[in-house]
Amino acid sequence: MSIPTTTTRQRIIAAADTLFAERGFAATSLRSIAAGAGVNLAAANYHFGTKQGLLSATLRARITPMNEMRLRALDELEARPATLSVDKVMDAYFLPFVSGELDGSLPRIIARIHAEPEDLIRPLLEQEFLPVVERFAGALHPLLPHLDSDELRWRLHFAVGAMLHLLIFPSPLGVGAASAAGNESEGAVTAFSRLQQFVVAGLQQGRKHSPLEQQP
Amino acid sequence: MSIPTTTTRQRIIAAADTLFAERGFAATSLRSIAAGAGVNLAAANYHFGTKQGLLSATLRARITPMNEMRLRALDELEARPATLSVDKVMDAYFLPFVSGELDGSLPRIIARIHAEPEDLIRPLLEQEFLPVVERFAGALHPLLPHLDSDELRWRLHFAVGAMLHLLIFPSPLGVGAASAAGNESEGAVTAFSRLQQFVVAGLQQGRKHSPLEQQP
DNA sequence: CTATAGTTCAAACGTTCGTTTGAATTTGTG
DNA sequence: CACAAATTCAAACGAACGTTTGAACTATAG
Repeated sequence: MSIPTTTTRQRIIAAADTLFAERGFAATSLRSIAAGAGVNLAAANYHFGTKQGLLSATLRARITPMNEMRLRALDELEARPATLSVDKVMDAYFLPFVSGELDGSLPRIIARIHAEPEDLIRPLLEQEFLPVVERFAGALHPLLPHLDSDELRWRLHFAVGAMLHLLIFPSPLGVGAASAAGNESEGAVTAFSRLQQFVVAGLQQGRKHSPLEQQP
Repeated sequence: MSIPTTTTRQRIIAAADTLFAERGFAATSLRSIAAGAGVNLAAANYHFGTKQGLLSATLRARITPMNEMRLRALDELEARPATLSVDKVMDAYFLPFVSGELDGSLPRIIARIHAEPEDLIRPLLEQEFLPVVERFAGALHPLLPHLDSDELRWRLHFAVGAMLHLLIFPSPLGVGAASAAGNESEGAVTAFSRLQQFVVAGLQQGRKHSPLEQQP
């Protein structure tokens, strides 16, 4: 009892990201976080300074391992260059959400921060994700030689958007929830398989971008 | 002075959706809305009952015209069946964001509501968007006969996600903002042109979905 | 004009918020 | 053990929140 299995810091972060994911940043009070973590209200300010500081710490605690998993998967792919493909690279990017290894509230946390007011979150977003995007763009570029650097990044942008939307809405409007009854994570796996095929087709599409002119 | 050009109701909605778009629902106070609209604080509660009621009214006031514009554009396309194509149908879906006709805060409003807590927004979302998705799915189905109904809706789901992401982030990480200096809306037009090509490729992709098996 | 319904207003209600305080307690170190 | 640093705690702070109230004002209709 004198040494709990988790530190106060960790328990606050765990409660915080669950609640941030559920209700958003502004709608989550420090009191509800403290209650959820089973700690005193003042502990949040003691360990993280302000509510904003807690948000930053919470996001980093979730995003960093996620992106490390992605980069590790990409490293392993590139160790066998003969088997490299756009499919596999995108699988590496989607991996954190189908492996089941990470925290369950990760999808919604990731999706939600992309909708928070820019000033709060944009710097952190750029700092955490830009290196990853650059790394994946570098891996995809030899596989998609017909795309210039900007076009590739635009298409990755769209691919990420499709992924984030899937994270918030696990099934489309008008389509019933999970496939096999009860098994929710299997539904997620096939959904990400569909997503992968969709974005790979978009990435590979051959026509060059020509503004103000639709193909006839 | 006795007859203002806009009613109190309209001024409140105008101020509300600007602020909701900028800061989100929970982070926007009725006081800041009243101040922005130049009306008394109590007017919001008088006209809309609660803050939640104001949110619903605000969203409907923006979403309904947007979706009517989409359906009108699709109607006009279908009046000339010979020229129907997946490209043109998706153009009709993206139209509200490239035509410049609607309110400037529309993109962010649309994008943000998709990240709000489900209980608040999901019913309204389904009520407003499901008929539109069904209509567009119906138009696309003859053009994509190799897709069954579910697969088509999944792919539309991803297309919408890519679009929403573009609405929040007008340019990808690592790519400078607008193309031609100053002209921001031209940048939006070419961005949506890129988006259209991306999602059309994803929609048209020919392989059937086969779970747990990547193509060799 | 008078009566009535609709609307605006300043003020206040009780609640909840993020943060601070200072004392109590626990932990680490010699 | 004794001392110091780190951490936890109950309590309180002022500020801001959504909502309500009742009077003042405006428009409409008989």
